[in-house]
Amino acid sequence: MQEQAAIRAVTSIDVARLAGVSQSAVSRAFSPDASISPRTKQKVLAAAASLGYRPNRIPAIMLSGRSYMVGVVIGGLENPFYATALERLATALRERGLQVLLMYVDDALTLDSALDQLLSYRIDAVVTSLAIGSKTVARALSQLQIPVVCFNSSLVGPWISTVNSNNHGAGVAAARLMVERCVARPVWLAGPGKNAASRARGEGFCQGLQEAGMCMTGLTRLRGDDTYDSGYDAITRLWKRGIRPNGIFSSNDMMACGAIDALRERMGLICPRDVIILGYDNIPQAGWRSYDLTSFDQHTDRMVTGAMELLDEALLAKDSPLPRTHVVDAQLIERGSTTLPD
Amino acid sequence: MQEQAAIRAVTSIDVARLAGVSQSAVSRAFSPDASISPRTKQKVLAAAASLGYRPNRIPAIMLSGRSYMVGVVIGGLENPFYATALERLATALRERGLQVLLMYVDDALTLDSALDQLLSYRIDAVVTSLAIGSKTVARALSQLQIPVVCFNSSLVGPWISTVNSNNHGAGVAAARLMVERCVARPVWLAGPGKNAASRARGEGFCQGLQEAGMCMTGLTRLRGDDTYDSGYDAITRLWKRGIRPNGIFSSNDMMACGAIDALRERMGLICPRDVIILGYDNIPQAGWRSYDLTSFDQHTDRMVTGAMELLDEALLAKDSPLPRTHVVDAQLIERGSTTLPD
DNA sequence: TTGTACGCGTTATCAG
DNA sequence: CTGATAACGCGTACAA
Repeated sequence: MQEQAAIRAVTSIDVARLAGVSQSAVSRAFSPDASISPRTKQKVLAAAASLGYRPNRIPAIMLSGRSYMVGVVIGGLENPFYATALERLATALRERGLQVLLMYVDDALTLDSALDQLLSYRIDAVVTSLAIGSKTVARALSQLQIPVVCFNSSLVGPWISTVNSNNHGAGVAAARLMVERCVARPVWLAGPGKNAASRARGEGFCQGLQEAGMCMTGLTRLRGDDTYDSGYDAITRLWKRGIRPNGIFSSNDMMACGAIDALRERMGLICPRDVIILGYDNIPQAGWRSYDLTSFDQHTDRMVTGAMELLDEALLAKDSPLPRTHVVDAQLIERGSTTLPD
Repeated sequence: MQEQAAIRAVTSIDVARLAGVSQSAVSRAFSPDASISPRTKQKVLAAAASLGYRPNRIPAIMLSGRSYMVGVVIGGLENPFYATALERLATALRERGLQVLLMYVDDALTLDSALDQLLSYRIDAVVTSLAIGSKTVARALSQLQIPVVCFNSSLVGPWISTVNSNNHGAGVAAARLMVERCVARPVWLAGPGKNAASRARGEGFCQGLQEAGMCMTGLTRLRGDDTYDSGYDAITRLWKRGIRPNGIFSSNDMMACGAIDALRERMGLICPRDVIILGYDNIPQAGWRSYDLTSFDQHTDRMVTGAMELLDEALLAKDSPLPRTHVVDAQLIERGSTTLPD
């Protein structure tokens, strides 16, 4: 925070003076559908250009109560999936004339003070892809009294809408594929317990296996933290326990990549010859030749579109908008990691 | 853009009324070093809490001319390096009490209108990691009349400061390592021509090879666009030309990963047995076991710290600040892709 | 220490 | 179509 001798910016008054018109005329020249004669508009625009004037939106925020800024709360950018999500989100918001006030959050701890700062800028809404879903966070978000749109979260409460990937359905589909491939020793590689999406994927997977008549005692459950290393380590633990899996469903692609490498280096198991693997997110690395990983694509585009619809709806609502949920089916992208051996 | 029945927010007037004090007292209660009695402050804070009042920074922007928002212009988030850079940048800015107004830019074309929108929010400065460096962009940024801090760009002009990785030095170091490993058929895998950082790396590499007495006719140059696929394709072209390299320096890690996979799949060349490879950026995937890629780490932390220093300096300057440049040495992280065969 | 009054730059309203 | 005027919510001299 520095003190600064603010260089006085060019104002509409300056332009008005130069153009020989009133301040209102200047305002009208920059308002899309204001009633102004072409000649006046021309004069104003010329004067504005010569002075380097740009309309200042700050006073407009005071008057309208709308800042056209949306707080985007995000974390885990080291996961390419979230990086892509942010990219799409930022683009979609800009296309709607909304600015992105970014709040990067490592852990839930910093969230509270972060939100406070955001709020003082009078953002119109919050969009978040935070995977965490504690009651505390939900309450904090509800208290903002502005629309909140979540990605893949289990947060519920007034003002909060959600766009979810069909995590449960994808889990079931993964189970069916395992059964079809005659996987006798399946493994579920879970993400952090507080990640609602991961839980739903795991539940769907179990349900799918059970529906196929598989006994749950045959299912090995491992836990990671959504990182490559944690996937590698989880498989290493399996190796030490002397378990050789022949089918793995990983809660995300990064862990799946770690698993593939550990299977090869630790156990000498080659994918898909000895073990088939499915991931989630369809990150670019899943398509890299060394991994060639079958994965569920969340269709980030559709999820972002869904989020924008929920956002529009919430912004139009006069009062606390109805909490709504939008579910997008994930699409199985089959690659080499689940190819049947000849 | 929606019309909205703005729910009138709680203002300092409301708090003042409830607390039975003046509006200025409320203002003082929220100003760190204002002269106010503990008792009054207490009363105000209690009233504020009960009403859910939060100071509104928007009017403060009008009064001070400072918004404490910084425009962050970034692109290429599909490259984990930029995702990390954004993460660090956002964190560093927040620690300084600066908000991030994010502008995601795919190509230079959208930059102009994007900057216009940012400017109307009266941002205090711009930080950008755009790899492009055209004169047009430089002029556009200079015209903003606010401090601009660039990452790895060759942009020069009034108001513009730059933090660069020592791209040229790293190129020289890469060449030395090649020579040391007796690489007879080196390959330079360049990024897009308009990427100044890539050019500097290539120039350093050539210079280093020449200094070691190598004839430049022995150097094969390939061009990619910084993506995995372009690295894969470049090596495929090499294969079709019947060239078998034994040392590759890639302008970034993603292309290097593509190269490693193409070398194996197309030519049956194994790294480092048949060919050694160096990348740049030290992205997480460089450490993944399937690639195990030696890479130059740009020390994003130090670059961000450097950027913050330049930013502070520029914000303190009363007038157009002096253009400055800060260079951070890259660190060679040696992994398996350059290990000497036994 | 506290309250009053003014101003920041723009848009909306109203009269001309 | 155009110009004058009020109003947005807060910070800050100034007076008490």
